Amino acid sequence: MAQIEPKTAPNSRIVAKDRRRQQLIKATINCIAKRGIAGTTMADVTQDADLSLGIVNLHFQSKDKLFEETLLYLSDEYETFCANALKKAGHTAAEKLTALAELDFSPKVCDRKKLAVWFAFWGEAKSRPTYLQICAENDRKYNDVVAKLCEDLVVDGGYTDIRPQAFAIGLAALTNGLWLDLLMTPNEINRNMARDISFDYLAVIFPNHFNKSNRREN
Amino acid sequence: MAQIEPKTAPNSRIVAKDRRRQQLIKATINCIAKRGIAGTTMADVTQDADLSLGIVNLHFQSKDKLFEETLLYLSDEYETFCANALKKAGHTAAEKLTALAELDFSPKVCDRKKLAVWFAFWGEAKSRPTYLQICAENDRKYNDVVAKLCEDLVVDGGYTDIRPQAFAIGLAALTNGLWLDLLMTPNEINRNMARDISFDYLAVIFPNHFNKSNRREN
DNA sequence: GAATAATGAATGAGCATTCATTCATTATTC
DNA sequence: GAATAATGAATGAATGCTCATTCATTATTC
Repeated sequence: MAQIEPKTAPNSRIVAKDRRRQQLIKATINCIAKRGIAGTTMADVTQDADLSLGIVNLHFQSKDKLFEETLLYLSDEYETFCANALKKAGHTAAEKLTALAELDFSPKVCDRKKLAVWFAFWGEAKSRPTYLQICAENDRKYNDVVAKLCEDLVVDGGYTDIRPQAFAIGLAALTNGLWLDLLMTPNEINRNMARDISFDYLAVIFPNHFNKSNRREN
Repeated sequence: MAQIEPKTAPNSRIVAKDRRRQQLIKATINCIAKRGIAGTTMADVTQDADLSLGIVNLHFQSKDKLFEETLLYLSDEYETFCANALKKAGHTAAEKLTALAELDFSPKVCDRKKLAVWFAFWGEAKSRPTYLQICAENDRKYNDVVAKLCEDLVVDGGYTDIRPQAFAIGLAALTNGLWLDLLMTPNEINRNMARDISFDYLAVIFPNHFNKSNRREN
């Protein structure tokens, strides 16, 4: 006889499940920032989340999957931040590029906890194809966006000798490198200094669109 | 009664010991590149070195110490490379800066195995004060050298609006970021492209001393 | 033959994962 | 709509495996 109903879970349960998963992912971010990937145990994560030991395996099957989902969560979050920043920004390429650069040194992206987790994953990526693939995809997306904006600036500003792909790679590299400095030597550099260095880079490459900052905030 | 002799080990033994330690450190580099920090075990390292399981504890006391010594080994090696590059280079600041930038994208510094190990340590540094301290010290040394060279260029080229400290931080950041790209997306960027991006950066900042490359090697 | 280096089986701590059980929520029946 | 059944989320003690470290033994060097 036919099944009476396809029987889908009630909405409230689905929402609760998602909340739980996110709660565990946030605990994982805390733990990786505090103890590193090598040092975080299931007990650490579940304690940070104020839940019981078995809960991760219930929601993510394994520690590996939890970590993978954490990396995906961070990737999605960053992508959303970018999309929102671009939406809010003015319609010119220069305004959009400014918005992205500001975002990269804003507190919601550029705090030591999150940076630590990014670098923890990057540090393991060479030996973890799954991480590598996710990170490569993140790179590609960011580069495509920036390269497009660069093309517009080149047309608009009449620049010669600028290769958009190379520029995009360079800007992303500079940003990542500055993040590393913020992570390693927070006493010698802060978000504002890093942002200024980034904008100075834009200014020397696109002098018709950006000015050297000369800001010296602390 | 007096000790018969201060009893120093014969020279050949000291040398042998050092060789063994270096052999184990090199095996550690191989393993971290292949399996990551979280994934390398004592068994992995000793097998890679074709030695017995207990040998690391004999020579380094613990796994932690082995890893720390590995980071110190890489740091010393890089410092030596820099010193040699500076010695070989011509006497002008521009030549010295060129030598350093070439070094950073030369095969002996910039191969994926070593880069993977650097990033593995950077990724764990936030949660490991010892790593953090060593890395911060590396940063400081490099920045001091580059900032000094920048000061000379500023005087020589009559540049205004260049802050040597900020420039040094920016150059190091760009290099580290390009290394990350080489590690993550080796199909989309190679050493030569990375070097060109780096030299283009020098060219836009010190136009009287460096030319835009326009090289497009593969 | 003393001193030192190297081996690898044995040990046990630490940890991911399992699963029987409890508990709260949702569905069904009368 | 009260009573009962079914679902599935959550717990945490128990399990068993992985791995760093130890150390008695063997090999090598001086």
